[in-house]
Amino acid sequence: MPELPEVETIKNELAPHIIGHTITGITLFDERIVRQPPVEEFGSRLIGETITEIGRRGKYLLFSLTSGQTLVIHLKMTGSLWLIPPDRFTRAVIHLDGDKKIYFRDPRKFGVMWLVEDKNTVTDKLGPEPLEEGFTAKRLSKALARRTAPIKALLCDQNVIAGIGNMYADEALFLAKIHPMRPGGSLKPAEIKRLYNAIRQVLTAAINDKGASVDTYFRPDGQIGTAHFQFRVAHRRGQSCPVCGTPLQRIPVRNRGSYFCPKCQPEV
DNA sequence: CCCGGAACCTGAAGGC
DNA sequence: TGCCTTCAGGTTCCGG
Repeated sequence: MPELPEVETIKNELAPHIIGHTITGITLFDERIVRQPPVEEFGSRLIGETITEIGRRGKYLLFSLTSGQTLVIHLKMTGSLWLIPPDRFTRAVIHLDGDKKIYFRDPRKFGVMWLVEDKNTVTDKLGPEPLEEGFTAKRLSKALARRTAPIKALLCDQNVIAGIGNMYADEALFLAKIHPMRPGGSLKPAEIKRLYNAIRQVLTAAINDKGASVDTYFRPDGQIGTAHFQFRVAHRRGQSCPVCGTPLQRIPVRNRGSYFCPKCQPEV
């Protein structure tokens, strides 16, 4: 699942290949992949545009274009962007000059694209970027204050913090020794500080490992990332806690599988 | 505003 | 072997 480290890796590895290149055509194998504007306008407004910059906000990829428009891509659960032809799950192709292509692969068809005049119309509700300076333990504390929802759900809420999903929420909560069902507002200052540090540590390490290929995440050259080999609890069904050896538990939180150590992350 | 659950989607995996 | 059910989860929508 592409979360912040995966999207960041895709951005970094795509950039040197496509910045400065001009879009010459768009192929859509399923028009539902375009959320905005109407699909008839999408291609014509993109053709002739040159990609000047690639950014990331949360899990959104932002392709800046010469006209000032932004092509926004969200890979959702199973999307990936390839510089080489993938397989039958290609849902769209962005053709560039010099015979380059960006293939949008997405088995489950959740991924979407927008072409907008102002990228903020898509990303303005997102919470802070966890790896930027504006994100502080104090800000995390304020975001969690008086919230009764499980901390796991709040970490995955893009309006609270941008970019964290199921995998890295589990990893951060394990490092911080916090039970996923704890109400957000019940965390003590020391716990918030631990959680803050854990979030930054987990995301930074995963970026260094080029993301986690637990399911359908691939890098633009088709390679996998290796961050999942460092996972302590996430997706480790049936395995034991790497710290104390207790069998890991899996419980649903907001209908999402959540892995944790019942001994290292006690309920109270 | 806050919270929780359903819906979207389809391949993979497991049960019988 | 093959059919059927369940699981996976980011985001959005909806009801309370």
